[in-house]
Amino acid sequence: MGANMQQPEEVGRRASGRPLYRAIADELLAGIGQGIFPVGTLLPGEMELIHRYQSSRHTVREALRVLEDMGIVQRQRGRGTLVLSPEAQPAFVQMVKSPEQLFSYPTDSAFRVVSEDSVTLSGAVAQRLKASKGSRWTRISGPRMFESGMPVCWTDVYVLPEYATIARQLGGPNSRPVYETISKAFGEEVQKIGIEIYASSFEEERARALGVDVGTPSLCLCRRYHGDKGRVFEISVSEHPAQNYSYSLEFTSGWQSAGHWSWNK
Amino acid sequence: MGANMQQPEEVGRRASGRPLYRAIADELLAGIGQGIFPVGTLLPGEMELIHRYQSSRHTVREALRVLEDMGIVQRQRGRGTLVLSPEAQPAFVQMVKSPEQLFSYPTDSAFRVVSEDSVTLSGAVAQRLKASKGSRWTRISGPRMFESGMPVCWTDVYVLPEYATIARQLGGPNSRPVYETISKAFGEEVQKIGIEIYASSFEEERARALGVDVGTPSLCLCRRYHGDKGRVFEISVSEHPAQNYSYSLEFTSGWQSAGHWSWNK
DNA sequence: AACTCGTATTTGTCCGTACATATTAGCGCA
DNA sequence: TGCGCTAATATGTACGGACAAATACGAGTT
Repeated sequence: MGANMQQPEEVGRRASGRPLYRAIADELLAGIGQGIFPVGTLLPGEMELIHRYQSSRHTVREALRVLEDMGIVQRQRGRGTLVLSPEAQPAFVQMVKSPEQLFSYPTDSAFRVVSEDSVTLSGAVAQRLKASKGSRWTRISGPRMFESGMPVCWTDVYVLPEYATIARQLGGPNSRPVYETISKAFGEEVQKIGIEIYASSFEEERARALGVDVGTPSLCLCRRYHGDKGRVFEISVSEHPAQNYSYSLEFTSGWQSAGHWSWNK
Repeated sequence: MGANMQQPEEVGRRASGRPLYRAIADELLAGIGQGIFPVGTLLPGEMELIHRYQSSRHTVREALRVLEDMGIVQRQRGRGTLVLSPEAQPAFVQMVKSPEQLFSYPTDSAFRVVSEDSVTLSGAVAQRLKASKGSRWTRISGPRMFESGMPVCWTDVYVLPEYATIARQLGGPNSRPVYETISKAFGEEVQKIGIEIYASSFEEERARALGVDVGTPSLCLCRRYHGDKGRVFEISVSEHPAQNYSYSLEFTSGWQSAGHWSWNK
């Protein structure tokens, strides 16, 4: 078959308008879903697929790459194409270039430390922070305000007692996030961040500090920073007046990285 | 140059042991980082890269694919390769196996459709939904309750008028998400989901419907579903009583496609 | 100035080939 | 049986070509 003869039969094969490699990917996908290619087994080799679909290796590889990007198969040189999962693992992945974007604090706002004390968590607070009851933390509290005087939020930062000294480095107009300060000063490497979002309303003390009415709806964000071996080294709780603040996320259709599967290591 | 002559000089060019296409990708990446190819501009075309690196189109395309998988460039037929970001997007990545997990509606809860009407967005509502003022939508509204009778949320679902018929398929104990129903029925492929979270408090009508007090703090989630070419085909707004609901996210330090770039290890 | 249309450019799809490299299976041999 | 080597197999990398399709652009027209 000459290299220039692919068009006529080509058009015939992809009457649907879809690219051929995608059609092959779909058919393989269907086969995996129907159990024709069970999870844990190897897909037919490229050569056999070439025969089966009467196409080129390039096209077949393109189809297999689609499945690989979807996390459905894992390819390995010298071994073959392993079926990992019966169905697509559509992973909606939030792209966050840096943990800072999880805050998106306006840059023209300032955190003011009004108190720093050592606390032992009571049951209710511990449950809210998902920390163990009775554990000891250093709590740094204060409001964050725009330069204009408009309130951004009230923040309680809980850090491990050995990190209490960072309190002196906080505050001011363009201060860095606390986790970053700790990370640089003590060499903690942030491995995971858990965020919990919930609604509440302002109690009297904080309402007065931020200059809003008591009972104003509020949006609370509780962030837990995990360092080495998953140890939580910082928990921060921010309470925002509802009318000033909303939290946005964006998820793009992508696919879970196949590189995460460790079956081969 | 014959097709069988690539090996000798080939080995010479890739003395580092890494594939040629990766070396090209690395060089382009460095160029982007150094501002030689600024963000927002087009990368040199494939043909020029072929000349510059004296390689084949296949190899150049493989290199560009690496950058594309890393989210650094975006390719478009007839236009070129657009530089999106100056650096790798290392990142805190939220793993969500399926869009459903963005909801985490309890399975033992049911959505009940109480109204379905055609609306034209006023300015205020349009701003909240980030939709254009005056655009027309079909709105499907109703409460979601636990089987026990405890309220989960009130939901307003806005869909494009041509998708209005899906209202009949909604409701019931174990109904699927609306976006999924639309996706299957009309072939819409979800490409992006934007979520905005904010706090509010219940107005009288919804408070009565859910059986909570007026003024109860609430957590609102506004989800915008983008389909083909970024067109928004569904917007849903859920209002949850604060005491029953919180929203959790988890971010792990990693990269979007770790398996694709061994260049930095 | 705005609009239409044809052309040039650019990436997408698809075919062919060859050799490199990792893995596995099997064979021979101690 | 157990070890080491070889051959077969599979994917990875890289070269070549051609046509399809979407976009950008400019010439010409309205």
